[in-house]
Amino acid sequence: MSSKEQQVLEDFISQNNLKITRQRRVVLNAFLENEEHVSAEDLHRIVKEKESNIGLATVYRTLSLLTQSGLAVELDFGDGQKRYEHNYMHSHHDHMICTECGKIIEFNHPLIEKFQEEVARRNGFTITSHKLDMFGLCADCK
Amino acid sequence: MSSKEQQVLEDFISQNNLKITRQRRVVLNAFLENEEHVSAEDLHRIVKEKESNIGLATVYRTLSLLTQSGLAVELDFGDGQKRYEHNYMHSHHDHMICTECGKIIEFNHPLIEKFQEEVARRNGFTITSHKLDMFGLCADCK
DNA sequence: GTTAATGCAAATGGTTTGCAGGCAT
DNA sequence: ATGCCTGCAAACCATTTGCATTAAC
Repeated sequence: MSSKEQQVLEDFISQNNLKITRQRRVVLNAFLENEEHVSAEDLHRIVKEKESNIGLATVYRTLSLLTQSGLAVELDFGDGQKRYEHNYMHSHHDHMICTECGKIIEFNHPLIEKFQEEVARRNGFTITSHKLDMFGLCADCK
Repeated sequence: MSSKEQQVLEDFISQNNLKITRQRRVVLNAFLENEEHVSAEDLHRIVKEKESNIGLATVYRTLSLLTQSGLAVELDFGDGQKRYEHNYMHSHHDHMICTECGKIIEFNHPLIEKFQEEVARRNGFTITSHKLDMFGLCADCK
């Protein structure tokens, strides 16, 4: 399997004099094949089903590579562990997090973005990134 | 000194069969007198200038009390440590965080709030809380 | 063959907890 | 006197790092 994502990772790896290893392929594929917004431990659990002795440290190190190469984005919902979401050809969006079942709904509202820019400009502030998280109950949980 | 905030804390304390101690007063006052958005270590440093052997654990425990009693709000900007901001008679707002100097500008934009509600409704989602953080450079740092 | 990557275990750093003595009620 | 609170040190837990070995190049 040689997805576009695999190409992106391999390009990044060769541009930095790094090496393509079996473990990195396994972690990347597990990341791509599974649901968005996994934590490192989630991925480690998934990956160990195929390849029993991949270390947690390797998963962390690979996630860091995926983040640097632009394939993944680190999310922090303030619950003490980071999640990673897919980022390849995946445009900016914000999150609604169901505090009951953990479901994450992505959304984007162009006017919200526009007003953010406006508030920033009014304060002489230059935005480099932003995040909007809404916590509450999804339709299934209320 | 017997501010309204002190009253709020003491009410909370007596309603829960807890005790008013010298340390709790010192931490509360340091929290109130100092700039918003302190971390626990910040507060501990400040507090130790007045009262040299207050333990960090006490600061954490008191901050937890302040949060439960509604005087403080926990913030997590994803940099690995929590900050606490004043909450007494302090209405909802979001944050712009300067990644150069650490300055935090608070803002509120009613239309942003309104569109958040709209997006949530459209997805059958009920918001219980939300946060919007914008990272970038403040006017002084660009 | 050289150099980077791995797995493991130990280290880190912010936060929390257990405990014996101390203080508010 | 009772029982919450304190300071200290140890425990926690997600993440990172050091190191000897293994694998990519």
